[in-house]
Amino acid sequence: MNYRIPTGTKDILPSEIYKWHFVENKIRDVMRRFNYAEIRTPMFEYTELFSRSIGESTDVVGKEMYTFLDKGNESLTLRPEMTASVMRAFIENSLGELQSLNKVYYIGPMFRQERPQKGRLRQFHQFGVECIGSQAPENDVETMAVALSIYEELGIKNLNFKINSVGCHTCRPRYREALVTFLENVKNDLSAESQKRLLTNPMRILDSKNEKDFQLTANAPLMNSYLCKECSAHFDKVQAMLQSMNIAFEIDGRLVRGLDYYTKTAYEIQSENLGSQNALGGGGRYDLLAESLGGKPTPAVGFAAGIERLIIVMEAEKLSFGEAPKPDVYFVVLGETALKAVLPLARQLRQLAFACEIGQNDRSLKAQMRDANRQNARYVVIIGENEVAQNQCAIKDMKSGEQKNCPLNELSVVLNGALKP
RNA sequence: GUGGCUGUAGCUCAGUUGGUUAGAGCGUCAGGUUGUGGCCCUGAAGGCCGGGGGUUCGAGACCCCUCAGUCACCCCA
Repeated sequence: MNYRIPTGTKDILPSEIYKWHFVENKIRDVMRRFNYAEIRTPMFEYTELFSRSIGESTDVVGKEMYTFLDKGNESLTLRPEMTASVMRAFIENSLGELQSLNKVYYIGPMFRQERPQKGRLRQFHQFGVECIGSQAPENDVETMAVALSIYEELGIKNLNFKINSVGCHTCRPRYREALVTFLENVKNDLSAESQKRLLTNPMRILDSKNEKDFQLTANAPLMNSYLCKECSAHFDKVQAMLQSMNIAFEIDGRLVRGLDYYTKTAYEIQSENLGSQNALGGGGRYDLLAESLGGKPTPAVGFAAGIERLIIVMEAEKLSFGEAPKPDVYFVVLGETALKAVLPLARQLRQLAFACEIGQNDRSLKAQMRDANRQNARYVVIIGENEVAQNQCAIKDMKSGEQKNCPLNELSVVLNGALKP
């Protein structure tokens, strides 16, 4: 083996691509019903876009970005997530001027240079939505419903849907102060990591996986008791709307989203079938991002979800990915003369929308039959010297094993009747 | 960046206290049927035992280094 796939990347092979198509189709279908329009942005952006929007202090920016200089000495970065790109496109194309509310979704690869593990790759795929232009809580709830509908319709069970509010620029500083005061008292018993976070991002200590940290912070103050009037009312409405839609949720006062730009609503959808990286998707409101990127102040809410993780969960729950595509007709070809007859015939059938495979002429009939079986072909059409001479073919139903003769010029009619009842 | 585990055929894995020529199942290919798939039977192809060094009369096995995969920490989808 001379060449290897880069660390943390995966080939999606022909034998499993149908799974991807299946979930992608479901995603697009749900997006259509919620009236979200797709947006495609470049896979790389100027580095500054990400460092500004996501936050210099986050791991995503601090150590996980694929950043490089192009030949013009510009610093570019492979997108680690999509919200920044979408916001940039929104501002740059003045989408807010065309309509007051922009609802977009995306689906595609993201890149983060981390150590791979279960459910975490360096190139991975996300889908997500951004609902830009309204601060109304019904939009928060709509994005949640989009994500949950996709999971529900794919048949996923046992999800944990957690919500929280992380406040805004008026109430969060007050809370932060209270939290830091509390944490200072137990500082020396905290893990080394958490002691560092006390300075950089104290709220993250609350969702530390360290057992001791968890116990030490059992009675720590939580954001939701420090929310300002506006944030509190917003959070209440979100909950009431979820209840009205009969969507089960859990309030998790320790839920903190990783990226700097979140305000008010934060949510996460978890599955127990994922191993340590248990988040299937997460989202929240980011009312301040547009402004921080130089646009008009524009409230927005959205989520991002991992497709690899989704597939892991579906496999763990033994859910269906539909059927792998298979040929309607497999031509078994015996000899040069037969091949000459088959080529135009196959062309005609393909134009009529039949999926056709032509067996390898240099292999035996038996080998071609075996191949047709392995490929799950619905019908086999056998054409050899005899058939060509009589302007006929043998058509075999691979399910029943029945075989009969058929004039070449009636083949499409016969197949039409057989395959499209 | 740190730690645990694992690297033998395309895949999943055996391989005894170090001992002749490296094993199985599945898959692939061919034959058993001059032109008929699945089941069955027979056979074949396919291995620098991850790489390098060391110990030894002798290493797939033991030691060291290294690379890769995997899981976990950190963090996140």
